[in-house]
Amino acid sequence: MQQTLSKRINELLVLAVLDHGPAHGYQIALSVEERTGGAFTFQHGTLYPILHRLEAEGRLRSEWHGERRRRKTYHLTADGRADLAAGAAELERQFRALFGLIRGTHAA
Amino acid sequence: MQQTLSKRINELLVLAVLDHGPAHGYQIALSVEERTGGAFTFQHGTLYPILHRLEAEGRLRSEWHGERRRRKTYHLTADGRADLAAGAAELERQFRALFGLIRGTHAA
DNA sequence: TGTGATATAACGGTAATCTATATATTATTA
DNA sequence: TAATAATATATAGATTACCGTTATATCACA
Repeated sequence: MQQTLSKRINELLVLAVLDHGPAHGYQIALSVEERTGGAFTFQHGTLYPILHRLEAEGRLRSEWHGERRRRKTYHLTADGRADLAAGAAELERQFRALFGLIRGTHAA
Repeated sequence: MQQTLSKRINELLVLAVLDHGPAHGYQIALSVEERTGGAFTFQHGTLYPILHRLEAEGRLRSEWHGERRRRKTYHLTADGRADLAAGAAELERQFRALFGLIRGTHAA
């Protein structure tokens, strides 16, 4: 089964935010919305499973912080950083292809 | 339920191909692959339901051709053409936002 | 004290794609 | 000529991913 583009984009949004520095889940959701001018948002029912999956696959690591108020801070691993670079390049290739098709010469 | 980006992109691929001229399903799949340099492909189990949905929603129309060898040729409606233009603009906005985030100033 | 914001987690429903299968014609090649 | 591959459409069934919701808990503010 090949993964969908949406799934890949959601992963890259998370990885890209964490490339700016460690953050916990709630912060990541806010950052994605702020830094994309609202073009992308995460429902928390969407974000947390993604974080868990990325950590299970070794692209993120996390530590718990706070004695009473629990916060799990995520940061990129070397694998995560490499995956972000590869994913961004691949995605850019796809976008050029897509917009090339859309903007291509029209029949009459 | 908000639709995923993948679904929207798949729709736009179909609409964009048909903006170059009418085509039947099998041709659309080949065109998408050729015109995107292989960056996008359609499984036929994915494509045909999309064509049926777009036609049911009035963004495409079709006619049957051929007596023995059956071919259903699709063409854009005015709605489909307008949707393609709107979708392309919205998608471009999202991509600029995504790449802005990825390429933004890094911590450290 | 209660409401809203902060914070994480997981269940269940829905929707979309993929895999596979079915059917049929046409072209190629062994 | 027989088999195979390409052309062509359609759909059922399995998988998967997202979203809505609920649960739990802390903190700030009125």
